[in-house]
Amino acid sequence: MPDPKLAAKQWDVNFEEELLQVWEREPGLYAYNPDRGPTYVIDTPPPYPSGDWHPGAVVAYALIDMIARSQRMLGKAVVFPFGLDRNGINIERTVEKKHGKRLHQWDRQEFIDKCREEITAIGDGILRIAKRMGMTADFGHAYYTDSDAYRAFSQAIFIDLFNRGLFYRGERPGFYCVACETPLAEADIVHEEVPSKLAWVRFPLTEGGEVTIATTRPELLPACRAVIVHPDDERWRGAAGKTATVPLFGHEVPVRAHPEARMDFGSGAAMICSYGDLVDIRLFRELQLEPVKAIDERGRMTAAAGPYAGLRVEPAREAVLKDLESKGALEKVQSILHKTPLCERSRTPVEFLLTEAWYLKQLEFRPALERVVGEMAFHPPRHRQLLLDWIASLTIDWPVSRHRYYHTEIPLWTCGKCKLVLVPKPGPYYRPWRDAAPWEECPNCSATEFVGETRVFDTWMDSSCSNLWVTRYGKDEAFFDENFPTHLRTQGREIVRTWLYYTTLKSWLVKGEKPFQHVFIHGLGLDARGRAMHRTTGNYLPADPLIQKFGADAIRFFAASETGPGDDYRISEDKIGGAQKFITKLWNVARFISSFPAIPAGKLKASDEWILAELNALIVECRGAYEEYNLFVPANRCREFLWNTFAPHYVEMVKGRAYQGDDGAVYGLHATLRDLLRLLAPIVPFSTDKIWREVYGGSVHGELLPSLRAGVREELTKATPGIQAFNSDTWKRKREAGISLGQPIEGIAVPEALKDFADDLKRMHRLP
RNA sequence: GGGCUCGUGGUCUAGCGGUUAUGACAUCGCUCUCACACAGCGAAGGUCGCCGGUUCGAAUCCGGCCGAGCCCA
Repeated sequence: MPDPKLAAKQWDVNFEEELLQVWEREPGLYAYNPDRGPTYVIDTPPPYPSGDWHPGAVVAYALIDMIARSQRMLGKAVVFPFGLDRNGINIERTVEKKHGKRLHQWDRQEFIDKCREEITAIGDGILRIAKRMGMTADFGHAYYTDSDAYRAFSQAIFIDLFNRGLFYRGERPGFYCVACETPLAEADIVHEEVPSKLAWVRFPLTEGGEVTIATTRPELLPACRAVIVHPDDERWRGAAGKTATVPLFGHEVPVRAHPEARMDFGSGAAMICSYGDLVDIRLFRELQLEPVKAIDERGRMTAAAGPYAGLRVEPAREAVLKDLESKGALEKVQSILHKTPLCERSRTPVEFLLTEAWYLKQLEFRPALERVVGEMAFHPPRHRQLLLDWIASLTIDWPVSRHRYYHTEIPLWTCGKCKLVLVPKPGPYYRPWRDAAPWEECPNCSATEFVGETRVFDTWMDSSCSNLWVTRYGKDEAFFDENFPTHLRTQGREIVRTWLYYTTLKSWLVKGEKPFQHVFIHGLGLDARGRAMHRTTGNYLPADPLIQKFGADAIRFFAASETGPGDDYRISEDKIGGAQKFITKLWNVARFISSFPAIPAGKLKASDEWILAELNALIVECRGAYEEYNLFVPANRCREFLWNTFAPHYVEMVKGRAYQGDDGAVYGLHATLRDLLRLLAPIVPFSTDKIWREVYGGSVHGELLPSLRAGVREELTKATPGIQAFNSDTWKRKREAGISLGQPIEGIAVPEALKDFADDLKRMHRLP
């Protein structure tokens, strides 16, 4: 056997590190180059830096990179930005915990400095892993949402929308997290089954008798303003219309019949308080009740709670229950599982408080947004519904103000005298809590004192501008016009209701158009048993050791081949190990082929044309799949082709000829390898490039995806099952006869249907 | 309670009106056959969630039910 050009006996994970350095020295390979073809912008999710990067996210970004690479190889000039979303409560909580000091106890500037220090340290970890995974994003121009430039950009868009009257200030009951001390939007809330106590509390009726209400929030008794029962509820038919006295607090409230009361929950009677949940809010409005603020922004009971004032919610609840018990007003306490709204970040139960906030109008735009969503192509299409469902379920406008520090400041000042709200010109980065107002005097009353807004934006206000940022909105009009709506948004299913929704809303408000032509939605990374992976659950597989053990290519191949587009994927070491075997197989086939010269063409025999026909079919399928962002099909089809057709059948059939220097066989081997490498390059960029460089020179990543080879008789693929069956049968008969595969065997004839392949088949099996 | 999505061997998956139901990982047995033992060959493993219907014929179409996940009440 001649010496193979691929010297190494097997694929080595360490080759990946070497290739990273090679790529580093060839920056033109992946850079945006408008001469290459039509510009193609991908809006990728800016990850939020945390301790270490969740393996599910690493896999997801690998998928996104495969899309970028495949579009590049389809001839697009790909703009593949990378950002880090560094604003937000996560890093604030990290700093709070580290120093044991709550946000509002800090000097604001000092706190901001600490956050910046901390986030910078962890952000670099993500960049390192992203590069190690072979991502080809434009790291040189990575954007940070907490940079002055990005915040100014976000503020400028706010100012524009503000001047168009799309924001308003409102004092209304809304979601509030007492741990984060800030109002929340609907998207910040998760619902979970939490073990709770359902208290049955007796309310005496003025007219005699009593009504027993069931509640999980007895501490809200002081804020109770009504009791409702269902009109059809036989149990409480007599109570409706009467007056009840609230135990412990003594005030009288009306008992009303209302369809909102759930007959099948608890006693069937419910108290209406300001505010326990959304139903309370709705009924207070409907029944025109006067709200009472029983809990304050720090999560403590107010003076309205009388003797319980100053207690936190939990202890207050216990105290109230104890007192109800001793007064004989407590009928019973049931343990139940109760769907409870929690703050997504702190996992604290959400309170409903009357607070002042800035709102962005959204409810009135729902029909338009639904239309816009209908105009975007979703991959997979079924995931469009996630966004439509979310839009349909919105009930309040978007509260965008937060009482936090490490976020983008709301760029507003208020006149100290006439209280007029003043908005500056878009452009600079404004910090109204510490900067002087950019005016000499109030345009309304000529006063010279201004009060800066101290609140900041919900972080989604910033990230919902990412598509405008990467298409250079307001900075490069020509580029923006060409690339908005942006070609592709890639993201996970879990942030459809936040990132995708808010981006759609913002873009529609800013440009009156859909933000994207295509939306690619991937599934969630779960553990091997299908559960979400959390550090706290003990099923967390850190990404770093996985990469060290299996390499980026194995993880990437796993990511592509494991599940179909949009489905969740279970991350298991077994499966990643299986992917690694595929790379070994590819390496070994390539190593064998590399021992023959790479010739431009040859005189084809039937077997050679047959494999080229199979190859054509593979190319059609893979190109089509890449065009619709499907990585699953190329990964699995290539594996199947290589492992079940090319290596065991074609390679074995033509080996003899190849050793004799037959140019048809040698050409068939090399043509197939070259195309296979290019088809696989987006998915396993390391191994394909290593092979390409050593066998053909240059980089496979400078190539385009292969095109159909003309002049090949497609009908030859019909012979494939016959060839496979004949070979399999011959192997089996040798084995049954105790003849080793290298030895001749008598009594086997090549079937008539395969007569074109007879020479190769006879040589392969040593038939007479 | 409502909506959406999904339901094929242990796990993932192909098939989408007629196949002995595909392949991969895992399991078991045999074999170093000159690219590869990180391999090859072979075996075991499935009532295609359940029940009806349409059809000569259903994993595949229709209806109902059950289960899972997500979202909303």
